[in-house]
Amino acid sequence: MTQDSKAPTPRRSAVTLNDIAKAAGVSVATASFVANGKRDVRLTDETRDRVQRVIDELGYRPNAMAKNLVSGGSRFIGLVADAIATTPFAGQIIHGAQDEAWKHGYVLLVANTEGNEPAEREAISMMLEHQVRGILYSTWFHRAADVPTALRETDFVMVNCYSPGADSRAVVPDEVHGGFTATRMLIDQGHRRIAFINTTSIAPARAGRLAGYRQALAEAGIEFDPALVSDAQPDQEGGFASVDAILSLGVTAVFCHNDRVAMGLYDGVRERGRSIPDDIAVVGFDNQEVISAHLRPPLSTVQLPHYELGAAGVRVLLGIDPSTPDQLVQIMCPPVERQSIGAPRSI
Amino acid sequence: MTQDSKAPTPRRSAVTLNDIAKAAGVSVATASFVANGKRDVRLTDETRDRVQRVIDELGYRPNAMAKNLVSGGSRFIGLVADAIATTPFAGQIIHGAQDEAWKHGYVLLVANTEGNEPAEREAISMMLEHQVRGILYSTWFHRAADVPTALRETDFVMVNCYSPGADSRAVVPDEVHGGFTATRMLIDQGHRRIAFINTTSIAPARAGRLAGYRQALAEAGIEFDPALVSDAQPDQEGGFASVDAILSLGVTAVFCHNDRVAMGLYDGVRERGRSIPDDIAVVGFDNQEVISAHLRPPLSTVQLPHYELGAAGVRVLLGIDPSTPDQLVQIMCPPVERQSIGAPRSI
DNA sequence: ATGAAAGCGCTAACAG
DNA sequence: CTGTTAGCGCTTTCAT
Repeated sequence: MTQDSKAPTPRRSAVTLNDIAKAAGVSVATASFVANGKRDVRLTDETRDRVQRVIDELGYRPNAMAKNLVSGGSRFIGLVADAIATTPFAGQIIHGAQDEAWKHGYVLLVANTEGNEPAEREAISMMLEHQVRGILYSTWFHRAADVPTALRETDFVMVNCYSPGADSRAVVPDEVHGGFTATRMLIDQGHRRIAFINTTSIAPARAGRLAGYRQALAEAGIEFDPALVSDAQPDQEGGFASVDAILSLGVTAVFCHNDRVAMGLYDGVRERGRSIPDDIAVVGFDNQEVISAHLRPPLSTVQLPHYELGAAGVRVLLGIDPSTPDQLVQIMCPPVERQSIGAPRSI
Repeated sequence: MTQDSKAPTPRRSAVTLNDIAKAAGVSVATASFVANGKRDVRLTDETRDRVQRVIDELGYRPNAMAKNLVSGGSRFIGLVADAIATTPFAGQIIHGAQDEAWKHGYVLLVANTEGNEPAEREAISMMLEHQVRGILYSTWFHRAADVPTALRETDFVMVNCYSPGADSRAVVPDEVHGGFTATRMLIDQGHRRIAFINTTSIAPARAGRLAGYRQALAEAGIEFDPALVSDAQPDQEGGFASVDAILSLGVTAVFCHNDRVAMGLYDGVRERGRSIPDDIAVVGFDNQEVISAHLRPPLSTVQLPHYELGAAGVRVLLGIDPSTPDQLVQIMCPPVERQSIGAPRSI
């Protein structure tokens, strides 16, 4: 962050409390009282009205800087993200955080760091200097992350990431339950032989969703068959490349690591002359709407709760949602039913 | 925005300039000088070092609130968006704005309004109270928009929207040139009979891209044939629904209003047993990467420059990029070549 | 019922 | 070379 040499144009709000006081013929103290609607102070209705009228006429706006200075704190919550751009997801985290912050009278200060350490330090520093109430540290995909030391100078919560044993609060998606839900959607329609295209990337999503898959199988009394799970590159290309393997498994349904993989799978399945959901049912993960809602047929999937992650983040930051250090708060991944799941052929 | 009754936890930065001064045995003024690295003030190196050491040891952090109060301005730039969530695009605008703001020592204050008027007023109000340097007012798709009156209390620029005759500065994508570029990509490969699936939605994108299409045709000496342009719902479904019509046109290439339409078209074309780009070339618009980069074949398209829109927005706000009221600054939409365009069959 | 005054943390003259 | 002082706009006792 290079400070430009030229100072910011002084935009002093033309009218101050002092102006109001003068114009209304009262003291600043009195002006302050009515400006803040302090009802516990005794003022004549006459005075109150007169001052209020002046406030309206002059278009007075309180100076937040001054208020914050005297109160010693601010109404800011910082959000540092490692990749606002790379994905549609980060936007949802911001959105959720912003809505929830707003609800409690706070404003979001955002900083993008692109995973760049110095940028990150500077961002946190700047937030600290602005006396933020606390900081949300977020990543665009669920993963373990280190806690930048500067963060410890204020309250903070990790969002969509966590740091084991670092005495930090974190809110993350419940991958296990998500995997469970996806698999259940298939089982509920009568499927018993279900393939799982997992990801080659090493991340909580990989282990978690697999665990959920196995859990759902177990609960339904279906024996786990390792031959049915494979790893693929977590995108369309990975899904497409898996088609033949999947089709040769004699399976009636597939659980795809994410919607993009499902999209690739759709292509391949169609090319082999098979149809979804009649020949094979598929369920995705993420609920990346631009894709899932518009595939043919629309893809049933499980939602990665980014909005909720952001919102829950500020809630635990503000102490509204309880949470203790090193205990992850897990956010559910709800099912999104569309049309890619039917009953298995044989039924 | 409901202010919680409980005040924000006072997070006064433990150590102030005063503390530094006391600890170093100098006056606050001196402390201030070295803290700000003012080189034009003459201090003994000894003093400077001593104070600096104290600053480091105590972990002093300047209080931005106080600085801003005295300077009468702040280092904030506000960004109000009508839909951070609905689309991956808004994220890019934020990203661009944040990067550029940061570059000039400014910080982004973001507010999402979901198109809700009261929320919008409150957001602007809050920004004004924080003495923002200015406000970026942005929309998630390019359109005309009214200027909220409160905006006029500060510098502002419209981003991805504009308000004709409202004495406002605006930065928008150059739709005409974008349409021109897309069409040119096709023409350059030898196509002469090119269909255009436009959108049913009324927006600058519709008229602009059509104009660009015609312009490219004209420039290449190809006569415009109204029969080749149609309107479709601007998504996968719209594209898919257009397939038969397009295929019956005897055309060798199609320009789709956006990538989603192209995706729908891909599906239909494949179903009819035709192939892209061999039987028909296609070009999209937007460069929505999750889709365009992963279609089979990857889609050649034209990029909607959201990042640049955000960045340019702060540049005109800060007066770095010149701009006069009511003169739109147009941002180019660059071509993104992938593999959906080949030479026409007959050549 | 209202006003005077102190002070939040910092900067910028102006003295010495 | 360095310290004193006067605010920035606002809140909040404490007097009156």
